[in-house]
Amino acid sequence: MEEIRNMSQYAPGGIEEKWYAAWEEAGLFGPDPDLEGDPFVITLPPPNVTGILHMGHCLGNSIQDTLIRWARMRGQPALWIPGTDHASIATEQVVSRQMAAEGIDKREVGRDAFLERAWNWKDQTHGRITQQIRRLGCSLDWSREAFTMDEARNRAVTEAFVLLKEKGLIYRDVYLVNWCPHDLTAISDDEVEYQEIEGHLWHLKYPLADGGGHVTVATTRPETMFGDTAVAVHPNDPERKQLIGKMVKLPLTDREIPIIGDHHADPEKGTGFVKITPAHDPNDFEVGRRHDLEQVICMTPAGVMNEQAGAFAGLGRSECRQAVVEALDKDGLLDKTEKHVHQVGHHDRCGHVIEPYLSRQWFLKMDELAAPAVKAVAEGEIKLFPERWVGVYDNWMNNIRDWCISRQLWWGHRIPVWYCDGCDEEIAARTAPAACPACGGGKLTQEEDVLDTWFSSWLWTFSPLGWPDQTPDQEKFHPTSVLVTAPDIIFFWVARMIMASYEFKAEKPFAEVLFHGIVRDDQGRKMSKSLGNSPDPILLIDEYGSDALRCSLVMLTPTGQDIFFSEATLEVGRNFCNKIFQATKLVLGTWEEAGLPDGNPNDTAPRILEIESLGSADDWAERPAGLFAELWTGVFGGTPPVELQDGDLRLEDRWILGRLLDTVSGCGANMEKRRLNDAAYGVFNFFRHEFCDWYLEAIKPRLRDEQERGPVLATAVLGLAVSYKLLHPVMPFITEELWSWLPPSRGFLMNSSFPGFRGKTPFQRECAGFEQVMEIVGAIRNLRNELGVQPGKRGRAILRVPGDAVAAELTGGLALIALLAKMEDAEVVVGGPDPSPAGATVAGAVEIFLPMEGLVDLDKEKARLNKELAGIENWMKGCRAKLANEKFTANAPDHVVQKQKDLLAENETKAGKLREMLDALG
RNA sequence: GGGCGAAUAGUUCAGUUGGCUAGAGCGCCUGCUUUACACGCAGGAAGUCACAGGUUCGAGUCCUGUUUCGCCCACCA
Repeated sequence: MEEIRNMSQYAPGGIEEKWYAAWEEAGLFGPDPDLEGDPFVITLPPPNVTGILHMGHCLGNSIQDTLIRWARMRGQPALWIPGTDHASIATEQVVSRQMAAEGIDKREVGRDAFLERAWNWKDQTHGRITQQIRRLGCSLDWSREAFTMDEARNRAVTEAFVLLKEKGLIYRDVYLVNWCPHDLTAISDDEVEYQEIEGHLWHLKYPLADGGGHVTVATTRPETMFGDTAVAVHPNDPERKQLIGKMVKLPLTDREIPIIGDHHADPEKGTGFVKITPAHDPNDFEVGRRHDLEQVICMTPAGVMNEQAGAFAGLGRSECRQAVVEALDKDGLLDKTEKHVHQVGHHDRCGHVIEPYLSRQWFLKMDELAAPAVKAVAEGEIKLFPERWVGVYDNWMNNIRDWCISRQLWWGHRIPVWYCDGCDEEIAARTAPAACPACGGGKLTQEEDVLDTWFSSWLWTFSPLGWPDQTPDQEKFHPTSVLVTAPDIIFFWVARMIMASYEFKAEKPFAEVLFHGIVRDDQGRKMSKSLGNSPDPILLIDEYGSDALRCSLVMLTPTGQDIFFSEATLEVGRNFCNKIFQATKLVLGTWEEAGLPDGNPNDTAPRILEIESLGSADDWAERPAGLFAELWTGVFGGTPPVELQDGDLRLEDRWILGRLLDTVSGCGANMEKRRLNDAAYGVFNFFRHEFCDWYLEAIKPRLRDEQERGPVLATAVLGLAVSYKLLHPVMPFITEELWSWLPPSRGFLMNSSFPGFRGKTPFQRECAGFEQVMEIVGAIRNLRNELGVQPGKRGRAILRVPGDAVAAELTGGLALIALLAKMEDAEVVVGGPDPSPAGATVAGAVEIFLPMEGLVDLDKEKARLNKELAGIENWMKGCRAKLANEKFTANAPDHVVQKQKDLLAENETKAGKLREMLDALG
């Protein structure tokens, strides 16, 4: 410790790792079994097990850890469950790519060999991501860690599937799904990302079979014409409806297809004729079903034209597009080509253009599941912050579509359905059935497909607690308290978790959802690998410290708003860490010099500290030293190092105690409101500007005085300790470290009390008094600066007041004023002539004169005072007009009117004094 | 096409139920090796609160419209 104490600047290296290990070893990450009261539970949104930590994780995890640590210190059994996600497609892609780089085709080696490799990869990367999360300081209960594809979670997924299947909510159908020709799997609607593409609209002529001319269809995808099975016009289209029933010759083929009437065709759009390709377009699919059209598939799953395309077979879909257009043009069947901007779906994982593709998939019916989930949010049983997301949620839930849950992948939960070779029976079962229940046949084949990743994550509030088994954890910790996540997965995950919980647990999954912003770069762009604008958080932690990163993220993150991140923002956190460190060094250095006792080793502080229960503001005024000692006991467990008398608590001590309790109160209120940034910012401001800039400066002479330093050290150490407590949820490492330095501290800060205060702030009179000191000091500093007084030149400050009462109020602060304004001394006079020559200014009812022989430039001084006077007069003009307005005095609340009157009086006095000063200058 | 969000100092953002002589960090200017801290201290400059109307005694805040930027949703050929 000695070594750290001697650091000239705070360097977090080593300290952070040390405390994380110490907390873990002490078993502080799990819920404290001795605590009663409502548990506070969060399940960590599981990061991709093969991924690495990014800034988004840092923000979300910092918020969660802040909440968890706060709740833990408040005395609730706090549980934060870690876990990782198998991330089906993402992981399969990575592993396939690795294999491809070695020249291995995954389809050649087969499912089992591929999975073995994937599991190995998972085992390697799992340690990396969890290690990174530890670096952040997250107080997760690692003994309860879960993985979406581990044994227990497998059972949960199977159970969920079978229950839904038995209920008839899961069905299998041949349907047009979003197909990724690159990854060769179906994906859900939500995994499709639409991008605006500048394409073309080709007008193609389809000759009528009877030779009487042609119809012109407009399309963005001519290559799908080989799958056309009709041309549609609107049934009420006056100009075209008479063609319904006729046949057209499909160019480049020998097929004839009918012209049908369907309202899908809009007479106002395109040419009024639409080619219908039921196997390759979602709208056409619907049209095809309505008219019982044949579904002609003209591509392979990989997006290559098949035999339906005749001479074009074997071409890729985009090559074929060019070729078809050229061929039609040659035949005179290309009417025209227009530029056309439209939205094209891409796979959000690999970026390839989605192909609507006809295939047999598994679906989950959603409307029945959605109903209770919509109700829960509408009725406020689950609260969303910020509230505006309720609208987005409702809109999606009310238009919910069935969820395609099967994926043609290997890395995932294999669908627990077996097909009987004998009778085609479909058996959904929790374990592999021995024989077919229908025909008794013993030859059963399991479904090849796996489930969508989100089919395991939607169980995430209860599967980590042991569901479907009846576990004590489930009873105790479900529903969970808060879900913290970014809003971009509100549909993928949040909405589905709500549905799953009501379906399987018949209760809500969490009481509230806290949506935080997305971390962007300093130009507002999303962080992405391809842009290379995503910093590695671990490198940032190495350089700035985890506390700095957490502090900056939490403090600078307005609720739910995206944040623009640049490394400069980390300096705020880092500098603040150093500030706390330096202040501690100053106070403890003096403590050691003074040789104060460390306190009794057996002292134990209460686990919960509600400061208002110690006494009221009046009690504080009456016996401040007694209550101070009680507060000390509440914080440290023992008694103060010296016996304090009421008189030991001076103006500045009482002021800082008042401010401290006010900060405790504001911090708690903001935490309750989930305004984490305000909570952190309030403590930051208190500590930096009030505690360091004013209080520590004010007590320096007393710290050097052997007679006086005992009592003032007690106040300073208490101020440090309470500040650490308030800051600990956001900056766990440095606060734990510095807490351990405080001689009277016992045990870990992490599971000590988080002070609460809901009472009326004590020492209001002293607070006002100190604020007057601050104002006068500010005025003198300003004056000195404007006059260009040498910093080393001290001299006397004369404070002229109108009467004895004001003078009496001031006397107690004179020494402080002289100290803080760097004057030789300060003196109060009642009335009397202007000292001259002197620089002069006004602070409230106090006129301030700095007699400065030869220093004052008369003209400059006059100009300065005139400028100030003009500003005040201008303001007073407006204020008088306002007060003269009867409507204002009649309508505005009394306190507002009174405030205006007070301000006016104050400014009038000040203006009067400024005029007198000007007169005195001649 | 529909919805949501943002617009306040050079910049990044606070500003909660209307009471504001509009704040903070960074940056800028001036001064300071004051025995915790230059990752610091003190002082200062800097704003038509996007625009136009309206409600009100009073609008950064509420209402209507407009502009610009961003995001989400939607099957438009």
